[in-house]
Amino acid sequence: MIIYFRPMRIRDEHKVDAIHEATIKLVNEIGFVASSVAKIAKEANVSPATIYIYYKNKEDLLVSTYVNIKQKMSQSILTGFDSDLPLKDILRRVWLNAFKYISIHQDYFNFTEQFANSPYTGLVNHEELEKHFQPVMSVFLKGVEDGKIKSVNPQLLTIFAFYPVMLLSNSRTCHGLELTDELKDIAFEMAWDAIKV
Amino acid sequence: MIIYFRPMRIRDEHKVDAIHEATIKLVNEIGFVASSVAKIAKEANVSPATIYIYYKNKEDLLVSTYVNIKQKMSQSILTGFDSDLPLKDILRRVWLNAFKYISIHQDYFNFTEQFANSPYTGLVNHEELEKHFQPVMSVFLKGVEDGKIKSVNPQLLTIFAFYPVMLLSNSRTCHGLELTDELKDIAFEMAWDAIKV
Amino acid sequence: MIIYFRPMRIRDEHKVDAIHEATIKLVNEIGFVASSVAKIAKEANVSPATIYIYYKNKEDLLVSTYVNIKQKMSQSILTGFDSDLPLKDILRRVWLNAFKYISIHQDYFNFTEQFANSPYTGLVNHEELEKHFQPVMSVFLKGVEDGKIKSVNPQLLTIFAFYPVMLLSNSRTCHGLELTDELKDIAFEMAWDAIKV
Amino acid sequence: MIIYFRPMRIRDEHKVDAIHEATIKLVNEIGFVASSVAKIAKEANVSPATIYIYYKNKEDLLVSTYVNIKQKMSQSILTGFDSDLPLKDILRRVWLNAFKYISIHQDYFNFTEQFANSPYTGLVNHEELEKHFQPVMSVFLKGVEDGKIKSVNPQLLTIFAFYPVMLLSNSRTCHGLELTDELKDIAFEMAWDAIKV
DNA sequence: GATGAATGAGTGTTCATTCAT
DNA sequence: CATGAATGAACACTCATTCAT
Repeated sequence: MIIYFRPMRIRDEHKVDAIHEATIKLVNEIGFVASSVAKIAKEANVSPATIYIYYKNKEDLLVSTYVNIKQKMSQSILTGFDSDLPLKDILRRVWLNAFKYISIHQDYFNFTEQFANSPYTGLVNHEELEKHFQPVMSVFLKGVEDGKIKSVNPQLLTIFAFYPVMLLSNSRTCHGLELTDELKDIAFEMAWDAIKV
Repeated sequence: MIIYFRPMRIRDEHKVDAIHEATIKLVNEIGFVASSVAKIAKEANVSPATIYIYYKNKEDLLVSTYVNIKQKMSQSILTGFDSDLPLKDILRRVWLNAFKYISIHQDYFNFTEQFANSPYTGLVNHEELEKHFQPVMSVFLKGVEDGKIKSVNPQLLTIFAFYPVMLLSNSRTCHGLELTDELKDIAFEMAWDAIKV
Repeated sequence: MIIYFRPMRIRDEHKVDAIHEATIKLVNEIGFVASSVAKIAKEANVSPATIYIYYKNKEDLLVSTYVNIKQKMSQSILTGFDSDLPLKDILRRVWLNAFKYISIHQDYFNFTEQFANSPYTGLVNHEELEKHFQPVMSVFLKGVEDGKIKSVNPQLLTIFAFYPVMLLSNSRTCHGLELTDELKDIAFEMAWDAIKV
Repeated sequence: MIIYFRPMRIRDEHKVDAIHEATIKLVNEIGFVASSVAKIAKEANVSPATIYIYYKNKEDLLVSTYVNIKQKMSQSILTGFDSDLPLKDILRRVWLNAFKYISIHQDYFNFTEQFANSPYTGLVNHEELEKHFQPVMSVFLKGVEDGKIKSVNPQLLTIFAFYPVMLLSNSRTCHGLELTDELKDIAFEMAWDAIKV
C-alpha cells in the first residue's frame, strides 16, 4: 500500500523544474542580458509571480540555477574517481568525464559561462563550490610530491589541465571544431605534457 | 575673414573618446546588463542623443568598442614580432606581450570578456579580427612543418599556448594569484611543453 | 462518543484578534498605502487566505477594523457619563476621557486618522457611528436651551469642544508637545470658553 | 523686437503644470492610496516616463506637490497682513483669508490633508514650511505680552484659532455644513473666545 | 477552518531611441 | 554638431484574491 504524503508537492516540483529549465534554455537562446523574468516565466508556462514563490528575486533565481548546475557538474566529473589508479589515469578519467559532460550538456555549460561573466558571479561562494574538486587537487599535490608533476601554483595546473576542455567545447572560442574522440585524446596529452615534469 | 581649421573635429574626437572610455569603465563597474545608454552618456558628460550621432544604436556602440579594443590588443601583442628569431623566442615574445597588455589594461580585457559572453558576440566578424594573428599562425605552421610543434588542429595550439594567459589575468578564474615575473616564465614554459613535440 | 464544545471558536477569536492587531500595528508602522494583505497576514502569523475567511476582502478588513476601534473609543469616552451633573462637569468628564483614551491608544487613534483620510471612509456609515455621541449632543442642546452654550450649529460646537483633543495628541500637528495634566486642564478651559455664552 | 530665449521651456512648464494638476485632481478623486504614477501620467496626458524627467520618483512628485501647495497657501493667508491693526482685526483677517482660500481650493486643501496623513509627511521639513507663519506667531506673542491672549503654549493657540477653519471646510468632519458668511463670523468669534483672556 | 500555491493585473521605475530646437 | 525633452515598451517585483487540498 502506498501512502502519498503531501501530493501537492509533485505539482510544485514540476513548476520549479520548469522554471529551472526555462532559465537555462532562454539564457542559451537569447543570452543573459535579454533573459527577463517575464520571458522566463512565459517559457516555463508560469506566471511571473510564481517565480517569486520559489525564488526571492531574479538574482536568487540565477544564482540558484548556477549553483545547481555546478554541483551536478562536479558530481559527473568525479564519476568513477579512483585514487588508487596511476596518476595519469586518474587525470585522464576526470578529463574525459568533464569533456563528456560538457559535450552532452552544452546548454548547462553555456549558462555557467555566461553567468560567470556577469556581475552575479560576485554573489557566489566559489570556495564552497570548489571544495568538490578537492580530490583532484589532492591528486595534483601527490603528483608534485612524487616528482611527476611540475611544482607550481595549483591554479596553474588547473588552468593547463582542465580549462582547455572548457574552451574546446565553447563554440565562441572554437567555432567549427568537431569534438571527436581523437581530438579528446590529443588534447588530453597536450594537457598532460603541460603539467608533467 | 576668419577661417576655422576644423576646430570641431577636435571636440568630436574628444567626445568619441569620452564615450568609448565611459562605456568600458561602466561595463567594468556595473556589468554589461546594467550599462544603459543613459548611464554611459552621463559618465561621458554627454547627452544620450549625442551617442546616436556617432553610433547607429547601442549594439553598434558596444560592437565598435569591442572591435576597437581587440585591434589595439592585436597591435600590442605583435610588438617586436620578428620571424627571424628562433621559434620558441618568437612565441615567448608574443606571450609576454599578451601578458603585459592584459595586466595593464585589465579594464579593456574585462570588457572583451563580458562582451564575448553576451549575445552581441554573434554580430562580430571574428574571422576578420583574427586575421591580425596570422603572423602567429604562420609561425605555428612552420613549427609544425619543422617537426618542432605537435601536428594538431591550430585551434588546439592556440588554446594551450595563448588562452592560459587570459585565464591567468582573469580575477574570476584566478582570484588571489599574483602576476609576478616568475609566474610568467613558468606559465610560458608550461604552454611551450603543451605544444612542443 | 466525544463532543467538542466549540473548541475551534477559541482559536478563531485568537486569529481574528491577531489579524485585527496586526492590521493596526502595520498601518501605524508602514502606513496605509504599504499595508498589504500579505504583510498583515505575516504579521498575524496567519495565511493570507485565512483573512478571507473572516473578511470578505481587504476593504472589509479595514472598514471592520475602523468601526471596531471607533466603537471602543465611543464606549471609553462615555465612561462615567452622568447627565445629572452640571453642564461643564459633564463636558469636562467627556473631554478628559477622550484625552486619556487617545493618549493610551495612540496606535488605534492613528489608524482611524489614516483611515478617515483614505477613500475607504466613504464606505462607513458615519451617522450610525455618531449615534453613540447622542448623549453628548443632548447635553449640548440642553446647554443651548438653558442659555449657557452659544446657539450655533452643533457641528461648530463639536469642532471647538472635541476636535482639539485629537489635534493635541496628533504628533503631526503637535510634534514635541508634552501631554501633561496641566495642559489638559488649560486646553479644556479654552474649549469651554469657545462654546460657552 | 522680441527675442525668445529657450522657447522650449514653454512646453516644459505646461507639462510640469499638467502633472501637478493631475496629481491633485486624482488624489481628490480616487485617494492617495490609489493614485499610481501611471494613472497620474494618463490624467496629465503624458507618458509615465515623462514624470521622471521632472521628479526623481513618486515620493518626490508628491512631496513637491505638497510643498508647492503649502507655500501658495501661506502666501494667500498672509494677504493684507498689517501688524499695525488691532490684535483681533489682524487675526480676523488671517482667519478669513484661510477660510476663503480653503473654500476656493478645496482640492488643494484635500490633497494636503491626505498627504499629511500618509507616511510621506515624515519627509517634509515642516519647520521650514511653518516659518511663513512667523508673522502670525509674533502677533500671538505680542497679544500674550499685552495681556490680551491667554498665556499658553503657542501650539494650543494655533489649534483653537486656526485648525477649526480646516475642520470646517473638510467634508469628512463636516459633511452637509454650508460655509456661509454668517458661519464664518460665528466661528471666528468662537476661536477668539477660546484664546482671548 | 486553514493554508501554501498560484496568478493576472498592477506597481514604480528605467530602457533604447527619436525629435524639435 | 549637440542636446534636453519626450515616450511606449519593457523592466523587476507585489498586489488582492482564489483554489485545491
